[in-house]
Amino acid sequence: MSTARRSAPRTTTPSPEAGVAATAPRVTKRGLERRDRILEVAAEMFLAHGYDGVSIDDIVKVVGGSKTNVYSHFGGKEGLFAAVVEEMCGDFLDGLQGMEATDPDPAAGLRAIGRALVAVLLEARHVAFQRLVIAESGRFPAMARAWFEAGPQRARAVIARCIAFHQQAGRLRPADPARMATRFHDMIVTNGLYQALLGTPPAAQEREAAIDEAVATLLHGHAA
Amino acid sequence: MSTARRSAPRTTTPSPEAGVAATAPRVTKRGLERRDRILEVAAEMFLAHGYDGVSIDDIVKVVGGSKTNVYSHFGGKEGLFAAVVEEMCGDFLDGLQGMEATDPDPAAGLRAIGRALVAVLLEARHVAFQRLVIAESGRFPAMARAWFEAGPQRARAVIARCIAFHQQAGRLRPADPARMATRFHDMIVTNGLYQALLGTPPAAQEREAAIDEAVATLLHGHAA
DNA sequence: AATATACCATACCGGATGGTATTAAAAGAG
DNA sequence: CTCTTTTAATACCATCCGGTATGGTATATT
Repeated sequence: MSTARRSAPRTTTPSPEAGVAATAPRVTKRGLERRDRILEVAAEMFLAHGYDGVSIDDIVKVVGGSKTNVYSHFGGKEGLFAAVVEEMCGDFLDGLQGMEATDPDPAAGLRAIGRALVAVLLEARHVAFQRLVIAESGRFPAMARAWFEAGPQRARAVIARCIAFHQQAGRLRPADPARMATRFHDMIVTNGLYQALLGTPPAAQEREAAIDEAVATLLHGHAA
Repeated sequence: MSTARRSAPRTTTPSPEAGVAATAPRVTKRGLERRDRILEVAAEMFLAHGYDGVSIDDIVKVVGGSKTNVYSHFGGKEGLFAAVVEEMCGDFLDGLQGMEATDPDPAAGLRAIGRALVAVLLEARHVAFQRLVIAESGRFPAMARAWFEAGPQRARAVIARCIAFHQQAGRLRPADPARMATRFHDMIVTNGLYQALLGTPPAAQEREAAIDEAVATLLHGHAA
């Protein structure tokens, strides 16, 4: 089912008398360190080789320690994978969150957000993450949903705030900022991400040009 | 490796004296039918369960016949997969190819192309195909490249032709039609495809709205 | 110090996988 | 009809996988 995310990871001892909460698992510093190290290694290996491309034994071989420990922390391979993705989801866009639109020129603000966003999304690590999430979106639908909210949707929210700011200042025509943000986000991100997924990420110059075009299109269109 | 795509599929008999082309494989009607049937079944199963989710035995169990035959036709699992994807690449956009822009209103032409394109790309079969290609783009880079050319690039070319037509009529400002087509294509396709990959494809009304917005943005922008 | 728990190392299990070998039946070519 | 090649059926191989069992060690709480 893959939905038992936080419920009962410690499956080794089924708790003698089920009824008295059965001794909460002991949390120690070493234990958390071990857990984090497993997550860390598993993340790198899943990113590099995909879900089916990595076995638990592969991970244990690198982490050290024993297989039992992986199972007691995460319940199994699916639990480990879910934990890995959950932790990575938020990491990429953290730097974007604080961006405020203060420049009176809408083009400048949109360009700044666009540059920051594209720079992060085209990092090799994020490209691998994107591939992983899409690849397993069928097997782990909840995970895919969570990624979408923590990734594209959050980026779009930042853009939407910028758009709303300029609308209130009368520099953009009134319209749903969230929907406008979606169009802008997609113009900026999609092609570069495709290229990167294919192994040929766009050069810096091409990235800039694409952002400039998207800004110009969003603001002025191409009608004669 | 995985580059010996068309070279030597018939690997069973290594040909006694390597020098006289060693009896070209006999091509019969039944043989081709068998081959096509394998491709057909393999395509459906790969789409449904992914590359690692389907074993050769699974495929043989459905197709009938024997494993040996799969290996003599395709050389192995990777060869079979490559053949499957290669054949599917072109199928989706065939209906789009002939679209000609004759309407004097640019918005009408772009909307028509957009509707046709989105309708195809959001079909469950294409969504599964997209997921499959992205998932295996790391393991099969050449396949991913071929998909990109036969898919997004071809769709963009159709859009670009429409744009160029209206530019020459003076209804759109001069600019690189291919690059404009990329922005428009990405605005139209990306979000809907994401939603579909997550299992919640957009309703018809939402699809229409997104296309209309993209057309309006491309033509007029949102500046006050 | 004693006890409970987390961790380590390793062996093991049932099952599945890609791929090969062998032998027999079917079908095309002359 | 005969000979050659393709297809079928099946058994087989080596390997790997997720997961469990076991038995012993480190660590933290009491």
